[in-house]
Amino acid sequence: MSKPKRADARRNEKTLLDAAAAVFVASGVDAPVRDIAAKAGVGMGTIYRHFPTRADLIVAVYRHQVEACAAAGPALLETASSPHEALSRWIDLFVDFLVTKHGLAGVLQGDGFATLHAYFLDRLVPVCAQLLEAAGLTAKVRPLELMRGVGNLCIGAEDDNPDYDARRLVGLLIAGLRA
Amino acid sequence: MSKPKRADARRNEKTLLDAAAAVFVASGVDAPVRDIAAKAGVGMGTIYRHFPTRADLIVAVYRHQVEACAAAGPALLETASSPHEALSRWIDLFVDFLVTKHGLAGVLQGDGFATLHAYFLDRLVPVCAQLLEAAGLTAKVRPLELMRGVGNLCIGAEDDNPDYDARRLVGLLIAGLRA
DNA sequence: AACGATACGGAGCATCGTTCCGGTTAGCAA
DNA sequence: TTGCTAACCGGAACGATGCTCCGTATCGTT
Repeated sequence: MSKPKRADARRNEKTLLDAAAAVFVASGVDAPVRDIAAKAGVGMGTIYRHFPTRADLIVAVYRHQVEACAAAGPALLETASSPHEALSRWIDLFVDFLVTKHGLAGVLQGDGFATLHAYFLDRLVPVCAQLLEAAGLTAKVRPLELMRGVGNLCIGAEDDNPDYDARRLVGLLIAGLRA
Repeated sequence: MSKPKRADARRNEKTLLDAAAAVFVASGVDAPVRDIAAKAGVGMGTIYRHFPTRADLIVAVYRHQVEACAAAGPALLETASSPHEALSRWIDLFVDFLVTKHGLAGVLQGDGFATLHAYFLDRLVPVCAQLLEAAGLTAKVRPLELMRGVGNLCIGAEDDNPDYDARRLVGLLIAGLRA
């Protein structure tokens, strides 16, 4: 179906992905597109041809980790001691993912809303739904709502920020889910 | 101490405040500064002389409401049936404030971090601390942490958005505070 | 080797926040 | 009333950023 790309195109795509990952770690996901292009040693046009929008680039960079998180849901449901435990552990995984990427949470409901949500959430919400179902908590929150709430709580949590521990707050939120 | 301003300056300041309030309601707090200047019928220079930074303008526009919220804390502690109740009610007030201003919550931890935090949080955190103290919850969260968490949960809550009810999530967070 | 399809680079456009400065005016003193 | 000056005003201009466009270079096939 998909036409095979030219060799230089394939090479550049990988180069860009690597450069983007590096820049995201160094300067956060808000890093100027120009910086990424420079780091990769390519022009602006190249970056936008491969990733039509900043959101597409972010999605591509983190796709693997999102997949892993999605896959962990059903797995936890099997191995954890209870559905509640599974949900709690899964949320922890999600929080870890967000907190370790500078500003990823912040960008998750900013402008790139459309594409980022379309992927991140569409991929993870069903998993969340399954876990909530198993825990019998569907009446308390809708899956999307919970995901967005957790995502929001992770904003500004720079992992080493002593003034704001997103994990603790998310823990309280989950705790509130059982009252 | 402060020198009396010129008549035109005082007039423009009020004009700007009104225009800003109107534009914020219509287009959210992220509205371009140019729009506000245009609405007020003044130039860019004027706006920046009165309010050195966008954050200063926002603070000025919402100062009254923040003061009211701060004042409500001690009052609730007197009238509510319990310290927990007082805390819960006060948080509701704070959430209402944020949710009814398009995007205010979102801007509260973006870039204007410095000035906005310096005012909004410095003003409200002590009140929150007092309420937490009265409720005996100081071991569960630090006041600043709770405020930021609640603020974050309000991001993207457009008051009429059926997919995201910030009030419910904040409710769960507070509920989790008693487990 | 030649040629058409595809990709590349980076100048260019539009939008924002913010700064700067020449022209204007309020408020006061003579 | 008339000047004078400090304070104020307007908006052009600057730097940063996201994104588009198109002439040029390169690939892969004939």
